Amino acid sequence: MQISDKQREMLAFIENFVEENGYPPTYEEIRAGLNISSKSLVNYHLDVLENATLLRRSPNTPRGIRLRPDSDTVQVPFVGKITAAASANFTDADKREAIELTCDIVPNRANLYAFKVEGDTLMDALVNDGDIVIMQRHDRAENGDMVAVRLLEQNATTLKRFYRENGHVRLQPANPHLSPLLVKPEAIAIQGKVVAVIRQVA
Amino acid sequence: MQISDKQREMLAFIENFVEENGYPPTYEEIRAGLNISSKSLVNYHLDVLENATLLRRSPNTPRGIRLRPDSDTVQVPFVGKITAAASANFTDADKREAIELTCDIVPNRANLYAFKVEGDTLMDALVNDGDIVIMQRHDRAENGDMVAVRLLEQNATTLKRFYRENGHVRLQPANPHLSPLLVKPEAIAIQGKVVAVIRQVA
DNA sequence: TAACTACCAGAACGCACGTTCTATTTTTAT
DNA sequence: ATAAAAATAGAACGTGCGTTCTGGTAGTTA
Repeated sequence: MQISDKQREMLAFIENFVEENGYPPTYEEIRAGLNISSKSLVNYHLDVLENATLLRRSPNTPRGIRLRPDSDTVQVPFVGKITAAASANFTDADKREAIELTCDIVPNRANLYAFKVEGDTLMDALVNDGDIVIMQRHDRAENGDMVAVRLLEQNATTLKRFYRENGHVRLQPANPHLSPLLVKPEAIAIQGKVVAVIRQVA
Repeated sequence: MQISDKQREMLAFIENFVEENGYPPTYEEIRAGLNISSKSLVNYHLDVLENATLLRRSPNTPRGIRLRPDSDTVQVPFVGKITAAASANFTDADKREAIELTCDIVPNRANLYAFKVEGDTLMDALVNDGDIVIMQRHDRAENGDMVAVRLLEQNATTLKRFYRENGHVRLQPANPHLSPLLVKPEAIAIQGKVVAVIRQVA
């Protein structure tokens, strides 16, 4: 289904109106706002938009236009601290609830969780004490992914770029001045992919 | 101004209704939804709520209830890149529009702007190429503030913590392993305070 | 007791606003 | 060129829904 420029403009006007006023516009308000000459023309364009499922209308109800809920924000739960001993404990004893993020920051919203970083053990990944790391659960990592890796022997977690090479795994720090770490595949456990890092400066 | 349980319940119902339908309820719908016996009673309670500035109504407009906009998200405009020559150019030639952020990330929303970092000149501040720095315009910096500082002689910008000491200014890197920079007050220009750093990992 | 306030009922009024109908113009396709 | 489809105009109809008025009751204070 194609929609015309006028219809796209109308959709934008309605979005804007709702944002501004808290309730949708009437046909007459749309008409005046877009310099359209007749109400029935507004109705005509709304028919098209509704047909294209870009909005829905409740019949016989003033201001009964409902826009498609446009993916606004995501609640990302905190699951603990990244320096916690053993496996990163998903039993959120000190549940700090969740952080709300826009899709400008996290594109796809599935399987997200957040870590609060404590200490400066992740400084080589340019991650500081207090930073928030947004992660996405994944069963396996692709080459080039930035992942949270648990080094089993040292019982420590780092953030590195992941490269599977012949016989071993190369963990590359974000800081290009530092040299990579070569480890055996059995010596590590992938915690998830790093989606974003957020630092709030006091 | 006190509000009763019924009124609080009514407010919650309206919020829910808007969330659900995309437009506010009519008096009749509120009446039915809360098992209230008459429309005028709904009007009575809405009078109270409006008087308490918990909502506003547009007169003579069906569904003309607008709830107080509960701090959701902020649009933070991009104003260029932080490695740009001369003063950080606020003439946004390559306007990348804006980034939308929740208040979980930026507490107060006034005078915010965003930089995209290019290059690795800010590595000592644990800021990488591609990171987004959220800033707040300020006329002057307080001791301990993380600020974007323009070093006039070197024509470069860095992110440091700002300390005014007797006769000079101490600029302290975020990375505690690095040593501070001592400069004359005239040799620098404060660009603004750093509010947050956001890194999106590909 | 009176008086005042918060809360409640119901009905009537009348404008706001969605709907529908008819008719004309412009654009696109063949 | 001709037909079909998309877009435009205007007006009339009828109902959805805010508003207002005139009543009422229960609890609180003096």
